[in-house]
Amino acid sequence: MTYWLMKSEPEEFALETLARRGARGEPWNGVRNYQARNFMRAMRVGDLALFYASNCLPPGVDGVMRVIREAYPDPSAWDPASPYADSRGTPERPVWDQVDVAWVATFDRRVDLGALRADAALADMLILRRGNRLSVTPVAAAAFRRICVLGGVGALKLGDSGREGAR
DNA sequence: GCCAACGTTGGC
DNA sequence: GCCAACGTTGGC
Repeated sequence: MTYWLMKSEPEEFALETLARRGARGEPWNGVRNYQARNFMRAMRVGDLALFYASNCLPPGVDGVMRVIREAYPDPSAWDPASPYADSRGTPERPVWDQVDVAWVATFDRRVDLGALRADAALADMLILRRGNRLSVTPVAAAAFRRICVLGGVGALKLGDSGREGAR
């Protein structure tokens, strides 16, 4: 299993909204960066991802999601009404992908950027690199677990939260 | 709102 | 293929 971090502006889409979707989950659409897209293509059903709230005060990790459907074309790319419309992608030749994610856990409180930076065990996180702007990044297993602990969600609770993804 | 850092575009 | 200009991201 691989662990991930995915950014969202909570005014656009908050973890709370994902929680209300329940098992149906939600497509993670609008990714328009090749590197981020390629990370999404590497995601497998059952992978866990941190939900990172960006462009808000304070930015930070709100909880955990699970990948419930692997990468498939993102139709918002060829929807002229979508803010993510991008002429590079067409239904015949899709360029951009989305995955479906479902809510797993919401932290007791947001693990904010300051807390992430203050923790030596997290120093290698891509998100903490200067100038980092990637909206989808892999996260080391140890860092993932550490952030869950900081958020008050232990491994047990994660394991209990739903069908554990086969691997 | 500012601005540094980055990815993308497009002229050459 | 270089690289300057531009648009976007996202913390502050």
